[in-house]
This record gives sequence, structure tokens and C-alpha cells, in this order.
Amino acid sequence: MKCHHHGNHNGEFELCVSKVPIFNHLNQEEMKEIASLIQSKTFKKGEVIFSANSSINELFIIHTGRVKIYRLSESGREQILRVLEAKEFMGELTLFNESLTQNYAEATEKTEICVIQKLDLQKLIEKKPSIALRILEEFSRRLTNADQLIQQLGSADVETRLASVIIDLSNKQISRTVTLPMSKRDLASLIGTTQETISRKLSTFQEHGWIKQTGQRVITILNMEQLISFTEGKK
Amino acid sequence: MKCHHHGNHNGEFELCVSKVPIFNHLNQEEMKEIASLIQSKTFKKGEVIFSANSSINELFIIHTGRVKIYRLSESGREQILRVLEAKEFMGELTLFNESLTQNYAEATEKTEICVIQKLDLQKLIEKKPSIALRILEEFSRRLTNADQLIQQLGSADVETRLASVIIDLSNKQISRTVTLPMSKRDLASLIGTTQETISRKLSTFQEHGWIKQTGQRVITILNMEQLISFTEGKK
DNA sequence: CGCGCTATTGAATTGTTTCAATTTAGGTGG
DNA sequence: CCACCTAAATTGAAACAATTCAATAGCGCG
Repeated sequence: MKCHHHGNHNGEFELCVSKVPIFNHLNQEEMKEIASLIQSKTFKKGEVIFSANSSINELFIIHTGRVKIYRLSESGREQILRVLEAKEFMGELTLFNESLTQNYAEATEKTEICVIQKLDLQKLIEKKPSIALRILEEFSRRLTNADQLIQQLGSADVETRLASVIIDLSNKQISRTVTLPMSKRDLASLIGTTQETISRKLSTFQEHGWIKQTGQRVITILNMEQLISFTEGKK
Repeated sequence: MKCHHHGNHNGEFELCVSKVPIFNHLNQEEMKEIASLIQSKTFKKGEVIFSANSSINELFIIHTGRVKIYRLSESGREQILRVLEAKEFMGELTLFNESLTQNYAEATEKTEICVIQKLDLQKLIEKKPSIALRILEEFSRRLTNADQLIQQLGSADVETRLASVIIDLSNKQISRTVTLPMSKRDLASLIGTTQETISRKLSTFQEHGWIKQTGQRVITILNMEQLISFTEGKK
């Protein structure tokens, strides 16, 4: 695990602190104090940020880039749990739960991360309980997303799950032309299938004229209604 | 939705408050105050406590009994997300996330619930931020459980998932003779399969002499090593 | 511009579901 | 406490969706 420690030119850290939802409601003074506690690290695509069976003593806040959080089953199969982007944080589970993590975190592209020590964060929360409320909001959101994924993995077929992620991405990117935030292999891992199956299903969607694929990561939705109808029960 | 409102003989509510992890660290005075804000409701087996597409304005704390939290897909398939027991709470998602819930909650046996209004709880948290920390701990635990379920649903076959829940129950109940906390139909819904498949797999386990089934809900583990080996990659 | 990683396609196999028919368990009321 | 009756669970056989392995194609990074 290679990582590059930057010097202490605080402007950068303040930027990081002032943007993230868990801190951005605080005043200038308070944010400056937090910025002084923060370290910056950079990870290259493919670098592992933390691994299963380790105890994590810091909170990682993503400044730029993307990180996939996943688990490995004993048979070696990777299951992505979520993909984190700028302003989101990770390492939180061992903050309130002393045990070892079972998750892996890996940068899927060049990623800059702000790091704050667990103990420093705990002191901050004691001083400013509003931070805990922000974390609660984020946990709520994650739990809702996890519940959604559980439902899909447990009771929808691959076609439906695939249509569902495409629609979600289209809503998030506010466009009918969607850029996948990850490789198709990772997309397969997220929705609990294989890259081959994803490939086949997307080809089927395209043959029917519901989507158009451009390059490896761009999908244009041509028939939104059809995709939505998948998520609303099978014909 | 029938429910029986009890009178205000506070002893009962104090019992409820003094036992649940989110409040039991407070002092006698504080717990008494909280008890005064609580209402009690009783649900019969099969009664729905809340439904999807409703906004929930209270936190429900289970006093006795069991509640399944689930979603319905548009095709009508039920996916259980988790089963809550005494001392656990529900309704929390709309507390920190103003949107409508997509979950259903249904009592799977006679269940007594303590109800506290969202607004009252928010005031309590402001006064005693330590409550928020307790909720964070519980959210952490739930997120970890959800992640576990996602991994299993996404990358393990039914045999493995089934072996896994049996082992988990055995650990939780600290016994090799496990009593299922739900019907096999619900167990199927939890691990994303059908009651028929569960039935077949358990029969296979029994034929091999790895378990013994007694009645509808009791399973005795005869060969723990074999079950564990399922969760550690396929033979 | 070329190499390597990513994606595609084919064909055989497998695990799981579905639907329908029985059997069994266990709570309820007499 | 026993017999009943309903809900729960089991079993069979056919149909299907998805995976696996292997071989090929193609995008895009350096």
C-alpha cells in the first residue's frame, strides 16, 4: 500500500473539510481546527486503502476519485457493497463498533483522501454533537441503499437489477446518456452477477432498441418506459 | 390495524425504557422522563405495524415479541430485510431522512411495542446527545448485518446461505440445537429463496447426517464442521 | 501505435424455481 | 386431553435463468 503524504499547506484540507456534509455546517473557526487534524493521502487506481481483518483507526473522507467497498467470499468471489465518491466517508464502522472490519476498500481511479484519526473525531463529536447527527443521516441513507440492494439481490432477476441500476444512474446524472462510474466487471460484482451475463443482457437491451452502447462505459437510454417496466414486475 | 392502548401505569414503560440500549445508560430521573413520553401498543401475529409509502412519525421499540421488516417487489415477492426482537427499534429511517419508507413491518407473533413520537425523541437527543451515539452504534451493527446479507445474496449459493444462518443462530443461541425465530417460509424470504428449496436443502443436510430436524422449527446440528466448510468455499 | 485489460460471444451444464399434489405439524375448540 | 382443521412444510418433475469455461474481439492507456 503506497501512499503519498502531502505537506501542511492547509488550504487544501480546508477545502476538503468545508465541502463534506459531516462538517460543512460548522463555522469557519471550527472548520479550521478540524483542518489542522487532517492528513492527505493519494491512492492510484487499483491500490487497496484498507483490507478485511484489520482494525481501522481513522475516518477516510474522499476528496476526489472513487473507492469501491467490497467483500471477498472464501471462494474468492468479490461482492461490491457500495461505491463511494467525493465527499463520502469510509472506515466508519469500526468507529462505533470496536470489531475488525470485513470489508475491503480499493481506489478504482486516482483518489485523494483526507484522513482523520478516530480519537480526534471522537473528541470533535463530544464537542460538537451535531457532527453525530450528520453521520446518522449518512448512515440512514446507506442503510436505505443497502436495503434496496438486498431486495434486488434477493428477489429480482438479473435483467431487472440491471435495468434498475441504469435508471438510478440516469436519475443521478440527470441525463438519458449515462456514464458508468465503474467497469462492467465491477457493475457485475455490484449487482451479484458475472461480466458475461451483463454483456449478454445489455446486448439484448440494445437489440430490442431500448438502449445504445457507446465505447465501454457509455449507455444511452432510448426507451425509458421499457426499462422502467422491468422494475415494475415481469410481463 | 387493530391496537390496544394501555393506561398510564408507568411501571411498564419504565421497564421498557430501562432495558433498551439506546436509553439504559441514562440515570433514573431521565428514564422516568422518557417513560412519561411513551405509549404502549400490542399487535397480534400477522398484524402490520407500518407499510411502505407512509411517513413514520414515531420510533417503535419492541418490548416483547418479534417483527419482520420486509419489502415487496412490484411482482409481489416479499424480501425480508431483518427480523427485530426485544429491545430493538424501528421507524428510525424517517427520523434522519425525511422521505417515505419503502419497508413494511409486521408482527410475526404477539408483540408489545413502546412508541415514542419523533419530535419527542428529537428533543431528547438535543438534551442528551449520548442517545445519538447509541443509535449510531445500532446503525453500525445493522449496516454490518446488511453488508453480510448483500455478500451472501450476491455471491453464495442457497446451500451456503442456509448453512450460514444456521451457524449464526447456533452462535446467537449458544447451542447446537437451534430454534428458528421464524417460519421456514420467512427464512426462505430472508435468504432470498423459496420454501421448497429450503425444504429440499434441509432434507439433504439431514440425509447426510449433518443436522436433525425436530418439528417445524427445531434443528440440531450434528456436524458443525461440515456446515462451516460450506461457508468456507465449495468442495 | 501496440499491448494489455476489458468486454463479447458460444455452447454445455448446473442450480434454482415453478406449479401441483401430498403430507405433516401444531394450535384451537370441544 | 384428544380430534380436528388449517397453515406449514415436503416432494416430484419439468422448465428456466444464469454460470462456467474457453475462445475471440476491441477499446483505450501509455
